[in-house]
Amino acid sequence: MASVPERLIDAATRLFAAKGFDRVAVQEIVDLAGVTKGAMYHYFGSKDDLLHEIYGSLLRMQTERLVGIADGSAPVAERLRAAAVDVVVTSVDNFDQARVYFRSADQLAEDKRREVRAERRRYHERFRSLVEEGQEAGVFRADVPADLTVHYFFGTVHHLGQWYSADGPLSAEQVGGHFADLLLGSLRPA
Amino acid sequence: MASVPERLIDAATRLFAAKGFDRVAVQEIVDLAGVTKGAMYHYFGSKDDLLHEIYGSLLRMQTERLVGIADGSAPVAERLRAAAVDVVVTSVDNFDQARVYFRSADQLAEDKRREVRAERRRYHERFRSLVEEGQEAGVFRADVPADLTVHYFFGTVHHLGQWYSADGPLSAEQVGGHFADLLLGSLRPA
Amino acid sequence: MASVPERLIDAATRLFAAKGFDRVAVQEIVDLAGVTKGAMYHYFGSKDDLLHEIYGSLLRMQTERLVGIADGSAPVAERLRAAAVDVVVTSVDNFDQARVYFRSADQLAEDKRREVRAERRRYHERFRSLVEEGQEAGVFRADVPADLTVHYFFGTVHHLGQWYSADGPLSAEQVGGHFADLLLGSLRPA
Amino acid sequence: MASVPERLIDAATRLFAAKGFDRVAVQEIVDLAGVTKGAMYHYFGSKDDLLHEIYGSLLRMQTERLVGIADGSAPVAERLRAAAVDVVVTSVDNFDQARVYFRSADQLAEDKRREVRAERRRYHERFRSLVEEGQEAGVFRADVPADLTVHYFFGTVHHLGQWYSADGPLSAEQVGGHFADLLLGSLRPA
DNA sequence: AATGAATGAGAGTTCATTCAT
DNA sequence: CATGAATGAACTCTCATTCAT
Repeated sequence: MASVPERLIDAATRLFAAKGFDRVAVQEIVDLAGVTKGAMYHYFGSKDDLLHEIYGSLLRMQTERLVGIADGSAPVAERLRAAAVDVVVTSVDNFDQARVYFRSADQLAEDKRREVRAERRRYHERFRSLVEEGQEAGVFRADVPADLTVHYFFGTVHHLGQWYSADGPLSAEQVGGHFADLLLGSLRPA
Repeated sequence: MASVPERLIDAATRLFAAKGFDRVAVQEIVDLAGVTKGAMYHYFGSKDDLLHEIYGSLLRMQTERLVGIADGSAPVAERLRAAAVDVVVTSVDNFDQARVYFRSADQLAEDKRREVRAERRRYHERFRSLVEEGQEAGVFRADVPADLTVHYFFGTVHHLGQWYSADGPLSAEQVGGHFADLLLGSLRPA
Repeated sequence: MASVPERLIDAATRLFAAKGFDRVAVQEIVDLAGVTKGAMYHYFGSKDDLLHEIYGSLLRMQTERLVGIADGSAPVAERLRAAAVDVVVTSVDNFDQARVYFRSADQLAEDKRREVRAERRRYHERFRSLVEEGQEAGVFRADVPADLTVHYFFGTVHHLGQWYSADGPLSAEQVGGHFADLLLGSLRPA
Repeated sequence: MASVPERLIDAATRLFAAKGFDRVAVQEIVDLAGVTKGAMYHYFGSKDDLLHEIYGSLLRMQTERLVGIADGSAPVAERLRAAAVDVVVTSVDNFDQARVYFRSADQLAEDKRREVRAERRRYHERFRSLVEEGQEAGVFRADVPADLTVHYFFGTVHHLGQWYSADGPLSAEQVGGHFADLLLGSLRPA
């Protein structure tokens, strides 16, 4: 059986994903994890801590993978495509974690919020610089600001949590592929 | 001075947009509106009612406009572009309402949630049928499911609430234009 | 159509009987009566007033009838029997009013409560004096205090509201007859 | 000093008996018990729970005792008399509990109400079968339905709460004895 | 390492009553 | 006569967190 902190993180992830941070009572989390409140407060300083822990790890993992992909030597279009597919696939593979992030990122207390924002900005900027690289190389259209393009695509990814279901007809790879197609398509020079 | 229900809706819209439905106390709303709780419950059955009222009106308005645009006689690409610009512009023009909708749509109690979903689906489907029309006419690529394209674009629109600011460098029309460019670009046949 | 005060009394009677005084909102009463709150407060000083009005009239009526019966010239056993049947029958004939009285008599504010108690005592005492008359005449057993006998029988009557139903197998007259049989039976000298 | 749940039950019993369930605020209960609201909701799910707990225990106790008495081997008239005395005596010995039961039994929410009704029916039926046993044996009059006789007697018992006082001239045993005399007397064959 | 009783502040909601019109 | 908007106090219940054990 998993360790107590792991069980707590798992329980919290599932509940936050399903109902949203503010709608989940600490009591529900510890019940689902099969421990008591005292145990939770032994390992985590607060309910906020739990939230922070949850998407901190996803966010760090995705950032690492993005860097690995973006720093590669393939043509920029291929790297952008791979990055786009990857963020979709890892979000779906860790769907509960991702949904928590998509819906509850703003509910952290100030200090942790800053931390998350900084990480998120790193991700955004690395992604944007890929777009810019393509624009400078002349393979992507340059009449739409790269920043806007990144917002455009990330909105799409964040929205996954609202409609995607593992039981649906499309696998994560298929959705990622289609979304990458649309992104690359929209960047073709006119 | 505006009527009491209007003042309540305004206050609730501002607060829900800023902090999220669950983080706003009824007391804050009535304080900002300058009335008492009793007055609020005279006009609205619950805090939920207030929420429902807020984005119900935006959603209905956007649906109406979409239908007006989509039923026109212009070429399908032009109609889709106009619809895309319109949803961005009306979301920004009613930004607080839109942000409430983007972040709190799921927090309604069951019965009202169904109502909102039905309306949202209507919007989604009218938009999708525009994409399909273009696919059938051969002016849009058909290798990406229309449904997915619509999710793709709406994610983008929903995400506006997370980064757009009226103080930023881009007007609603500019953002709408760029987003429409990207959407139309991504739909060009390969 | 009945007058406004009458409609209010009727509505209140029905609702108080069904749910108990404290569980009925003034709003429900005026809705059922088809008037507004202002109208109610025009005719009645308070919700308490309505309650008082309701069983005041039943109580007065039953007291009058008791006096009429008890002051007759028939043998005391016949008069007691008639009185016993009468209180059952009039309670069932005005069942909602009676139920309000049975369950909500104690919920009045102090001054009206005193008034009701005084009337109730009058009833109790006239009934008791009938029992005593029979005891002195030697036709009723005297080893049980008359006072206790009256409590005994009135408990029975008050309890009607908890189980009697007009849809049941027994008419008011039948129940009254049986109860009178039991009362008279219990008073037979040993 | 008694445990917190016990103190809460005691406080609630006293207050419900004196003022009726709906007229007692949770705040009053916890103040009288010397604890906070949070503590109360730690032990009891709701105000209703408290009510249920209070007369649940009395009702179960009385049912057990009734069964013990009724299943004995004494002549049926003696067993009925003992049962009648017992319900009066135990009601007076636990007078606050009994008064809560007599006046507030109907104020429970649906599910608990059903439970209480079932227990009450068990009591009623065991008592009725005693009456029927005597009727079949020919020692009790059979021209009054046994069911009605039971309602008749229980009305009497329920009414105790409205007039009996420990400071009065009669002990619980005396009242029980007189009531039993009246009941047995009324059942003598004509 | 872990318990779970207890806190205390605040949540949303209800409601009898008042009063300007 | 009658309206219905508005009040304000009280209501039941929730919950993250603490702390003695």
